[in-house]
Amino acid sequence: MPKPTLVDVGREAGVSAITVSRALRSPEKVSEALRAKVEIAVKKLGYVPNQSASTLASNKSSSIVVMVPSISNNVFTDVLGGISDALHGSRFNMQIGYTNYDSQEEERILRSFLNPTPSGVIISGLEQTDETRQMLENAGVPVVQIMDISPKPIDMIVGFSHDQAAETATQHLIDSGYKNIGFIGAQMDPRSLKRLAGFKKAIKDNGELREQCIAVTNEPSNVRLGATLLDKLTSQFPECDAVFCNNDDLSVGVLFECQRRGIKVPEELGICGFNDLGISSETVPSITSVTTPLREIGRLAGVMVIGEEGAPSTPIVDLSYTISARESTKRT
Amino acid sequence: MPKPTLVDVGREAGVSAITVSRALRSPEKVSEALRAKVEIAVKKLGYVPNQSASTLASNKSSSIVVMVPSISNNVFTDVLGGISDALHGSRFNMQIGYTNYDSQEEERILRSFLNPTPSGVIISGLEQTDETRQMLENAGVPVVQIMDISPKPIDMIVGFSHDQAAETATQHLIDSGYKNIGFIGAQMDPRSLKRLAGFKKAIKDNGELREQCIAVTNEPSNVRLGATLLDKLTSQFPECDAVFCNNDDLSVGVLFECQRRGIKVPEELGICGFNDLGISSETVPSITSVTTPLREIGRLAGVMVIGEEGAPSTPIVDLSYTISARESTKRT
DNA sequence: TTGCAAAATGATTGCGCAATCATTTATGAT
DNA sequence: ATCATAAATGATTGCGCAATCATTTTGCAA
Repeated sequence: MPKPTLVDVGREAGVSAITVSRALRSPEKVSEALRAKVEIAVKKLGYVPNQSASTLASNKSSSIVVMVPSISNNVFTDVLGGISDALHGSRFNMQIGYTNYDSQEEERILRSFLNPTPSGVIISGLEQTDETRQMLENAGVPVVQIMDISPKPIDMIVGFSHDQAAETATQHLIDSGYKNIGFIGAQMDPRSLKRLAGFKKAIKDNGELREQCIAVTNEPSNVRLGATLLDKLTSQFPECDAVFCNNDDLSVGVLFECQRRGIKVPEELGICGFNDLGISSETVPSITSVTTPLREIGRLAGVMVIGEEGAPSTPIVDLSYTISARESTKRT
Repeated sequence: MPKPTLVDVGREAGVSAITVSRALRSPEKVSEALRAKVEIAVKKLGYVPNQSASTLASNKSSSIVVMVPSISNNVFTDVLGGISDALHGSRFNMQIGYTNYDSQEEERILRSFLNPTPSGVIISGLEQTDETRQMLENAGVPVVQIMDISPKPIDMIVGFSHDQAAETATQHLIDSGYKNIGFIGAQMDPRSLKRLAGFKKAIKDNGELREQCIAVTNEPSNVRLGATLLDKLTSQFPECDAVFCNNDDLSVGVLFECQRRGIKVPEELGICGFNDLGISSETVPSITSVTTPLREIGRLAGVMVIGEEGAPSTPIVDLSYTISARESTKRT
């Protein structure tokens, strides 16, 4: 037997096809008795809606478009997991676009994803091109920006302040007694630059900021790069006694390089990472990191974009962060 | 102006709509002059095909369905990256399903993804239910199984032998002089069980296999679990002088636990991991691992499923593996 | 040149659904 | 009881494309 259509379900339930359609997609508009009849008929026939037909007729798809910079960065796989959780069981599916940290590419991909109009958009960061913002506003769908925080989102936003997180983390290093703190960063996207700004602020508030305490690169982050950048940092800033790293890949790489070079952590060098991706708590010594609510950001963004109950009442959600102080900054 | 349709392009090019359709999706069936005219008109109007309409009319979507067990396991993010590379620039897009290591869930998801019929399916492993295999055969689309190898794939397959890889790795430990080798495993999916079988074979071929040399769990793998399982292993198998780990999370966790307990690696304990996920080469000491061509598996699967030029001529592709011998097994 | 197969192009139709507008039925105020 | 209004349900139509079949043009052997 061929796949049942709305007409088949309608015949089974003794109503018209369009009524079945309504019973399924806006149940509050039909009577309770009808809704029940339709439900039984749907179950009996094993009816599954045809997304393409629905999309074609309404010019609106059931996809939630998710734009992230990279698939291989664990930060975003955590976020995607949260979104996936939120969408699970709903009638929405996820359409993922990888921008490769490029606003122009983001615009290009988003343009193709906006036809037909999706049911919602989740997009990383605040740095969309003017055209992208324009497109999103014109689309007339819910938009949730994630990973950062701003008083003026395109529509909704859920994230935390990277400036503040980095400032707090740097202050933790200062409070731990470190005097010459360096910054190591890779993949310097806008959020990383904010972390650098927060770092600088904390340093300036407690003394003098010297340019040589910063070692960054635009290469994608990985563990080895942590070692490379530590080399760079210690050669240009020999008195360095602590480093704040852009992310956990780098902090782990720094720790390993210290082990290779016989630098004692935390006595001779304090280390703090960012995002607390799971390995930081396991290394020997364990590494202090900024714990960020990645999965929860994804989950909330998902809930907000589909307007499910349980969604926050405000369009701006700051989920904050915590400093997980561990052995790598525990100077006794 | 509204979005241009095939009719608009046809008017612009002075031909009928259906001819434009043909010029775009099977250019070999139209004359060269026509193809050129259509191309110009498409560019001029900025025509973008409407996927929904195409899918509805043909009952066939332009999606490549990809079924993987988990999103958070880096093994699969690497594979997905490879598939993404292969599909980039083609007219196909990726639709990802997460089975959570459950064949029934896989069957359920795949059933929903098979309507409308996708252009191809990439699916992890060999352990599909009978119903799943049946569905895939009936669908009449290219199917590529990945991550494992078998002489009798559903359609095509690209991967490597987990038995052999584990056997070779275990033999490497034996050849390095270790006498009492243990096995540590988490997330014991079918491929992990094959690795265990390969391990057992190597041990038996060189002496006696004792049950207490195996410590496994079905929990999802993570670094901490490596430590937990090492504890279990050393308590039930105190004479253990080397461990082969199911994957790199565990081997890294084992190394860290050794550092905590003051066990010297590689002298007192040799360690070998699996998949070589990037951190193994960076730890101190660096950890021996089985390097597997994850990204290439994904890329080839993508090329094979869309039948692009450059695809292998045989439906069975064994990409093999290499043992990356590092400090963690270098007993002098 | 003629004839005929093959190649190229066109006309019609329907995929399954939801937007729109039309109609019927229920509700409630007077 | 009457009417106005709202709620519930139905009929028609078109979204943009490709399958199918029909027609025209081309190539080329005899």
